Amino acid sequence: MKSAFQSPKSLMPMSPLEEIRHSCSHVLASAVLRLFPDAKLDIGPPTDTGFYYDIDMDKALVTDDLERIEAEMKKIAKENQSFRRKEVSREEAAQIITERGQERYKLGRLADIPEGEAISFYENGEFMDLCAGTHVRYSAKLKAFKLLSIAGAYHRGDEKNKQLQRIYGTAFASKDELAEYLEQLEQAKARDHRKIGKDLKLFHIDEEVGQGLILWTPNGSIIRQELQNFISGELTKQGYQQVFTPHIGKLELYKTSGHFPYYKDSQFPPVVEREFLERLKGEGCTCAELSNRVEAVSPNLAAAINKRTGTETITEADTLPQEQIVDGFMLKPMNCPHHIKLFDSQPHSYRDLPVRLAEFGTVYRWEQSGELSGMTRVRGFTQDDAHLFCTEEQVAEEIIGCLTLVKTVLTTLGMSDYRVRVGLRNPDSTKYTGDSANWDKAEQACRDAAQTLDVPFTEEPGEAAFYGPKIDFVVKDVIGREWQLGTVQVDYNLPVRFDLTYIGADNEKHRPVMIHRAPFGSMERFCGVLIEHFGGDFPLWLAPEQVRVLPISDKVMDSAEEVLKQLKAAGLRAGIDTHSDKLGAKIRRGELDKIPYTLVLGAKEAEIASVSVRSRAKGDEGVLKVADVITRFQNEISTRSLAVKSESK
RNA sequence: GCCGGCGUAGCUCAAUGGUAGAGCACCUGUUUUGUAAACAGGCGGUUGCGGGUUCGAUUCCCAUCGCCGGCUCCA
Repeated sequence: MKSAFQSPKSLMPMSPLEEIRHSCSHVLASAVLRLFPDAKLDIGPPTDTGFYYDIDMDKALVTDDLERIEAEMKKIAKENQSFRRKEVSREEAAQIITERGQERYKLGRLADIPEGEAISFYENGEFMDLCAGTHVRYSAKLKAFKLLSIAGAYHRGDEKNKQLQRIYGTAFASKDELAEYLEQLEQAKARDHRKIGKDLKLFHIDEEVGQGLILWTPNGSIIRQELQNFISGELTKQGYQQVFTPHIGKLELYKTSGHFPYYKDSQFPPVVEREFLERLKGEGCTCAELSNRVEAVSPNLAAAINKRTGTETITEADTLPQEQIVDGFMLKPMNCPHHIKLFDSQPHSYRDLPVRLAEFGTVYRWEQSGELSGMTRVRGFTQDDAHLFCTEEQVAEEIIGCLTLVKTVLTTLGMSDYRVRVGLRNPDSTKYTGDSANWDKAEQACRDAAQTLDVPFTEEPGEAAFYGPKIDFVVKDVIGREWQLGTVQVDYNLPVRFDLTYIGADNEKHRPVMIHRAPFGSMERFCGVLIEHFGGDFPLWLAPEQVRVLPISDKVMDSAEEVLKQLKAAGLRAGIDTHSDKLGAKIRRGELDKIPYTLVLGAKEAEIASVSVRSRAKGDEGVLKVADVITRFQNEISTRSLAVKSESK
């Protein structure tokens, strides 16, 4: 959470809309204090889409309270209070805060203001709040606002702190704009992949199978399979080799890679052999002991890793004697250790590099239950993963190759609304593995590669993986949440931890550099975002049912079945509507099912081996020979044309 | 995991402290249809699951599972 006081930008005047929203949050706070005088205020900034205020009070707010608070806000707006700025000394500020009984959070916020910076309050009516500003002059300017929701939010964004009640609202300069925004929110709901996924039967999540575990229906599987075929073709062109590896691996593998210690809380619990458990039971082993013995590293492994990394990566406290270690298996949280083992199963010459191992690899992560969401945040997902093993000199070119691949994917699908993030390490954190010289090299390589992208990017400290920096492609879903899709990560560290080598031209052993990359990221998340991107109107090559024959009456049913046969023989995913309905009803059904093309067939078309083509995008396109229609569709598919994407997008 | 809300038929939603209802979908029949909904009938629910209060609970209470919005997290 950024305090309004921490950012130097906040000293600049706000935009008119920000002023309105910021003022609304003050009016919100004043309304809350009128209704609940004991409320303790934290902060209330404007946001991209509105404003909020974080408030601490004993009573849990409910939706009905929002109406009361909003009514009180409207009263305050009508009172036409003026917003007045008042600059004070630090001591006076503390005094004002204390007099108003708001010391619980506001004194801390006051302490955040750097020495030498102005300390100001804004006063409207009986309300007064520590605030850098700026605000509208009169509360009557606030005539289009609405409270939207209540949520919990930790004080200062830290889950160790108390959770406050956050009231979200939105505000605009005019009622029309507000209404338009609310309408947009409604429309966004209609594009939500969870709704479309249900309507078009693309995927299913079943309570009994488990939360966050996607069951791909036949329809959804077609889309996924087409995407995989597409990317597989690109991989072949770019010199990748496809591999398959199992869904589990031994715990020790992940102790070596570092995944287990770094992310043990976000992994499915280890699988320990039944016989082992029986024996431990016989020994009277407690859960706590078992847990320690599962997590501990053997002295041999610790020594090996520490030797490779040249530092005390694994401390003595993390080890237990070999005979006490309980090994087991883990559902793989990443594919890299398996690919590393494949790479390392053979000696490599510098002439072999780069080695590019690709796999649609399914991984499992124990995401917190409250974080799960449709297909975009799940507990089991398949990455279109690959690991490149290359020489130091090849790194730059290989990263660029990966970025090109990501761009190809996004361009093919018409996805242009993304941002690029270069994730760097957070200098204050200790979660990273490896030495800082390698990190510097890797970070610079990412920056340089991002430069070549021709797309604006931001550098964000703290967004790196624990083993290396990365370049992420980030998109927003319909409700404005950001998701990382494609990613390219440079890794100097896992080759060290696994002691990977290749023989160089000098006949000496050298350390390869690894690049992790996934253009889609995860098939699940990507498909979720893709469903929303197309609003369910998939281009022909992706549509589960590409074309549907609509016989006008039962009299032409035989001819319709014949056309269907021809379409299927041509490799098209075709269906037929045999309902005893009028044409209008069949067309409507086709539209609701978002079929790219429907082929109307009546007596006159049947006579001349033709159909009347209706496209989802353009409607009636006239009568064409069946053979010509097939050629047209095949062409549209092979070029992965976006032509039938609905024009409203 | 935390805060708040929600859970009724395949889907969208009604209703009530007294044995649950509509539209769509599905099935059957009639209709044989020309570019976004023909008509009629039928099938369909232990109201998420488990307790409690009550003569009686789908409704009230508790617990649990799941979903939604947000927070935290995200290799």
